[in-house]
Amino acid sequence: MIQNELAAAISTAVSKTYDVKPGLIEVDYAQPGFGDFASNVAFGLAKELKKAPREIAAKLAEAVKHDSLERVEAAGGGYINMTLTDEGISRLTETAPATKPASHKGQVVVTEYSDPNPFKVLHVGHLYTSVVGDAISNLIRLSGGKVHPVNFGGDVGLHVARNMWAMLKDLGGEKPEKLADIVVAERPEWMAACYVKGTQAYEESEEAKTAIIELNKRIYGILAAEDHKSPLAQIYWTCRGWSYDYFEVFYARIGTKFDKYYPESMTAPLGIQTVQKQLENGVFERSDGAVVFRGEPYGLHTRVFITSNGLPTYEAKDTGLILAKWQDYHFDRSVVITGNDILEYMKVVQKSVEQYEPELAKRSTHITHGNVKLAGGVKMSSRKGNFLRASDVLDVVAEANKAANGSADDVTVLGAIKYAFLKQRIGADIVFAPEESVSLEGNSGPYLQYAHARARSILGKAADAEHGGLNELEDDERSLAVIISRYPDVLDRAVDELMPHHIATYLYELAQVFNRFYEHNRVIGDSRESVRLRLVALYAGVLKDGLGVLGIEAPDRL
RNA sequence: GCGCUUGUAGCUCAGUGGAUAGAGCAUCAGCUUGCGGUGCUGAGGGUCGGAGGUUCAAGUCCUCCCAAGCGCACCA
Repeated sequence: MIQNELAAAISTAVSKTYDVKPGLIEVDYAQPGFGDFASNVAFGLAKELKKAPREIAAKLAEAVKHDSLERVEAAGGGYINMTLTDEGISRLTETAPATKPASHKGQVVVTEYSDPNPFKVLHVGHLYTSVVGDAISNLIRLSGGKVHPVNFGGDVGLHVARNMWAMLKDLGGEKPEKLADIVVAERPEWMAACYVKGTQAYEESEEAKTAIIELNKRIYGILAAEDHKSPLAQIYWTCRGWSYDYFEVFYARIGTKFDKYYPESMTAPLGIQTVQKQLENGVFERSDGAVVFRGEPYGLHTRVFITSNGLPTYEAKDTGLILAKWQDYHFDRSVVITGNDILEYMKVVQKSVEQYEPELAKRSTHITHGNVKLAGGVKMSSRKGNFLRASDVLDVVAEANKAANGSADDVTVLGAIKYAFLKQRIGADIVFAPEESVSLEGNSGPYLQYAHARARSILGKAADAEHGGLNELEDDERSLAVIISRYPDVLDRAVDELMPHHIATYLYELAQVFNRFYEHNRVIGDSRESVRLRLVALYAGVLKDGLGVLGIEAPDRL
C-alpha cells in the first residue's frame, strides 16, 4: 500500500535527519488543495526534539524520497504534504477496481441474520436486517472468506402455540383437511391474522392462556416424537411448510440466499442437553425450579435457559444454535446480525458459552442494528395488524418509483431500498423516506444506478476506440483518478469494521466527482478521448463493483 | 434504579486524535436545450446535547450530567 511506503520513506527521513527512532508514522489523505497525502509526524516529534513542528516538517520535507512523489512540502503548523506523480496516481487508479482486502482469506465464516419466525409474517425489520446481513456477507466474501449465511427461526414455542390455538379455532378443531380451503396467496395473511387472535386471547383470557400453554407442550411432544401423522401434527407441519415457502419466495425476490435454516425445534435438543451437562459442571444453576445462568459476576444479568416446566427458553435454543453452527462448519469466524434490542440478552448467552467453549466465543461477533422508522409520518401501515410488512415496503417504493420515474421495476425498487438502508451506519434506528429513496436527484440508489448506466452508455458509443494510459492528467481528470484510486482503502475499512455504509458514502462522492468532471469535459470526440474513456471505464467498474457489494444491481441500461 | 444504543445545519445523515466540521433534501442567486433525464457554480444556515478533564491538538479519548429509544427471570 502506498501509505505504508510513504510512511517508511518518512521514517527513513526522520532517522537520517534526526538521531531519533520514530514511532508509528501515519500517512493520511490530505485535505483538498494540500496534495494527495499528509503526515503529522512533526507534531509528535516536536516535544522530543524541542523544536517547532513547522521547522521539523520543513527539514523532513526535504529528506523524504519516494519514486512516486512529485513533491513534498511543509505546510500549516507542521504538516508534511505529499503529491504523487501522474505515474504514481495512474498505477493506483488502474489497479483500484481489482484490489481487494485479504483479511478473511481462507477463512470459513458463518453469518446469521434475518431470523424470521415461522407462523408469523415478515415485517420491515426482516427486510432491513436481511439487506444488512447480505452486505456484511458480501464484505467477508470479497475479502477472501468462504461465507455460509444461515437463518434461525422459532418454529416452536409459545408464539407458535398461540398461533396454532387460533388456527384450530378457525379450522373448527384439529381438522387438517380444512387447510385445503385456504388458497396459496392467502396463507401468510391467514396465519398472521391467527397470530394476532391467539396473542390477544392469551393476554385476555385465562382459559385460553391455559389451553395455549397446554398446546405448547403438545407441540414440543410432536417434535420429540417426530410425529407427522396425528391431525395436530399434520396441521403443524403443513403450516410450518407454508411459512418456509413464503420466506423462500420473499428472499428470492430481494436476492438473499441462505445455506441453511436452523429451526429452533432442531437446536432445542442440543441446547437442553448442553445446558444440563454444564449444569453439572457448575456453569448453570437451579433457581426456583428453573435452570439459569448468573450474569452478575460479569456485569450482566441472570437469564433462564430451561423453565421450571422443563421447556427450553430462547436462551437454550440459541445455545443449541451456536453449538450446531460450530459442529457443522468449524468456522474461523461467526457473525450474528440482529436488532439491538437483544444485545444484552446475547451477551449473557455468549458469556455462558464462553465458560465451556472459550474458543467458539472468541470467534464470535455480534452486530446489532436499530429499527426502521418512517419519515414524516408517511402512512404505510398495513390493513391488518399494527406493523409494516416487508412486502408493503416494496409496494410503497414501487409506487413512489412509478410516480417519480415511470417504472416499478424491481431492479430500481430494490436498489432504492437497499441503498437507503445501507447508506446509514449500522447501529442506530434509521429513518426511511420512500420518495427520497427513489429520487434520481441526490444521494440514492437509483441515482447511482443511473450514473453507472450513463457511463456505460458513453463507453458503448465509443466501443471501438482505444483507451489510453493515464498520463499528463488535467486537473479534473486527476481529481477523478485520485478518488477512483481510493476505492481499495474504502473496502479495507468497510471490511475491517464490517460497516457497508462506508462504501455507500464513497460511491456517492465518486459520482459527484465524476459529475464535476463530466460537466466541463467532453469525452467522445475530444483530443483527450482515449485517456478520458479509460477514466470512465474505471469509474463505471468501481461503481458496479461497489454497488455489487451492497447487493445492488448495476445494469448497463435502465 | 442498573445496563445497552443514540444525540453533529430546519430535516435525513457522513466524519480514521490533526489544517477552515462536510454531504443530500429544503431555502435563495446564477449557469447548462446535444456524450441518457441524475446536473454545475455560489450563498445563507452549526454553543458537534451540557459541564469538566487528558493532549501540542478533541465532534472523535476519559469522567459526570441531560434527553430519547430499547432491555433488565421462566416470551422470542
